[in-house]
Amino acid sequence: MRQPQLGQEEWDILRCVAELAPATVREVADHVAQTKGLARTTVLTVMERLRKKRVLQRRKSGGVYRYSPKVPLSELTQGMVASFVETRLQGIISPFLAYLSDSADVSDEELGELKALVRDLEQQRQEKTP
Amino acid sequence: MRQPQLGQEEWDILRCVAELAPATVREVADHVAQTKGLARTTVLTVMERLRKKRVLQRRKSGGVYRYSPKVPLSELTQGMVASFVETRLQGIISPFLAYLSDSADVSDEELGELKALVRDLEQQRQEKTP
DNA sequence: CCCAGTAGACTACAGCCGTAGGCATTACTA
DNA sequence: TAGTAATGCCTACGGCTGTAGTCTACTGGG
Repeated sequence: MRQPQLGQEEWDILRCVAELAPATVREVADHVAQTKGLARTTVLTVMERLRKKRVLQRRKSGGVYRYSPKVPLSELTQGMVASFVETRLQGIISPFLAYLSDSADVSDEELGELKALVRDLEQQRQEKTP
Repeated sequence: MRQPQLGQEEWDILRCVAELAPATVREVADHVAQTKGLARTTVLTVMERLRKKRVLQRRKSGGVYRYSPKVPLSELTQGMVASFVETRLQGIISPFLAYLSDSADVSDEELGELKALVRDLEQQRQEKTP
C-alpha cells in the first residue's frame, strides 16, 4: 500500500505544518508567506487536500482548527524516497551515488553517516552469512 | 536552467527509446506493449512531447522517423536525481541514507560503489585541505 | 496505377496540482 | 449588540500528464 503522491508545494506546506504543529492555517500561511507569496486560501486548499490524502489531521481547539501530520514526517519522507528510487530509478541506486560523488556538496556530517551506513551494511552481511 | 520535468510514463518511454535508439514509434510501442498495454498513438504522443521538451530528437530514415535521446540518458538521470534531492529533500541526503540502510536491498556491487564513494569523498577532502 | 496497411498530425478528455476568489459563518471588539 | 475581522467551505481555472481516437498522408505490393 503506497503512500499518496504529493506535489512539490504540498510537501513544502506539509513540512511547514510539521514544524509548527499543531498549527492553524493562518500560522502556516504567514510562515509560508515569508518565502513565497501564497494566498491564505491557497494554503488552506492544500492543507485540506493533504487531509483528504490522510497525511494531515485536524482538531478544533479554541474555535479554530489546528492541523498536524498524521504520521511522522520522517516516515513519509522515507516512503517518498523509496518510491522515487523504485519507480524513477527502477531500484538502481548508482545514479544517486554518482550524484553524491559529482554534484552534491556532502558535509562532513553526511560523510560520517555514509561511513556508518557502509559499516551497517557490512555488519548485516556478516549476520546473514554466518 | 533546469532540465524539463518528466512524468513517470515519459521516463519509461524515454528509457525504452534510449535502449532501442534510433527507434521508430512502432518499435518502442511494441517493446512497451510487452509490459503494459499502451496504444501506439499514446506512445507517439509521449514521444512527441519528449521532443517538444528537447529530450528526444528524430531523423527521417527510410520514410520513417527514428528517435533518439538528445542528451545521454545518464545525464538526464543525473539531473533528475539532483533536482529530486534539492527540491524534494531540500538538499538533505540523510533520508536517502536511511532508506539505503533500512529498506533498500543493496547488492554487493552497490556496496562496493558505496565504499568507493566514501573513498572518493575522503580523497576530495584531503585535496581541498592541504 | 490502385488499394490496403502503416505512420504521423491533430484533437480530446480526465485527473492531479498550483493557485485563488467569493461567500457564509463565526468570533472578537468597541 | 452591532460591526468588523478572521475562518472555513465550495468552486474554478489553467497547465501538465496519461491515455487514446480519428483522420490524413504516405508507401509498398499486386
